[in-house]
Amino acid sequence: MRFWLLKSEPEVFGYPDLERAGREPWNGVRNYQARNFLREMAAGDLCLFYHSGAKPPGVAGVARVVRAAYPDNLQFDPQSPYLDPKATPEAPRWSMVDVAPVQALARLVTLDDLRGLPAWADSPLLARGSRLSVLPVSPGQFEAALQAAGTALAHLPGPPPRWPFDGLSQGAVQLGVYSQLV
DNA sequence: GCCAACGTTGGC
DNA sequence: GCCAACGTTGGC
Repeated sequence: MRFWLLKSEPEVFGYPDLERAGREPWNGVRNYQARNFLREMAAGDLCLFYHSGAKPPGVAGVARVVRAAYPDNLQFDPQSPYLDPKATPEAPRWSMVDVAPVQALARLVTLDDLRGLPAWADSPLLARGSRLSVLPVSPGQFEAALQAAGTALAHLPGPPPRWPFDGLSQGAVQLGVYSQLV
């Protein structure tokens, strides 16, 4: 299992919107590096749902990938600002995954909070001028973000976790940071 | 293939 | 609202 961070402007689509929707295609990504990360995602991967352009910006919740990458519908939609005239159904250019809500964080983990976490020091998210909207997160970064929020993932299905597991620390396993993919 | 111009992102 | 950083476009 891998971990990711997805950016979204909460005024457009925030974590509460994902909870209401129950499931959402993560479409409209039009950056090749971000697209390539989408294509690396597997069902079951967990994502930090990051609110960008917010006051303050930060991680608001955890989402799960429920469908691996497939062609982004909006690239073919003449009514969409995400239309790509060079894309065809035979040769799609852009991809999306489906995500579902897992749990809201007990409190927002702000950008400033992340800057204070040693595990996050080398994240592209914190790099000056970084605009990447989909980026990988290490198990240690994921765990540190959850701990900063004081959130335990209580509702993940699956068998009891075994230690060591998925690169997470024993503390994270006790918090319930695991997936059904054993 | 270079690079200036432009549009967008996103924190502040 | 500002502006730095970045990606893309398009002329040459």
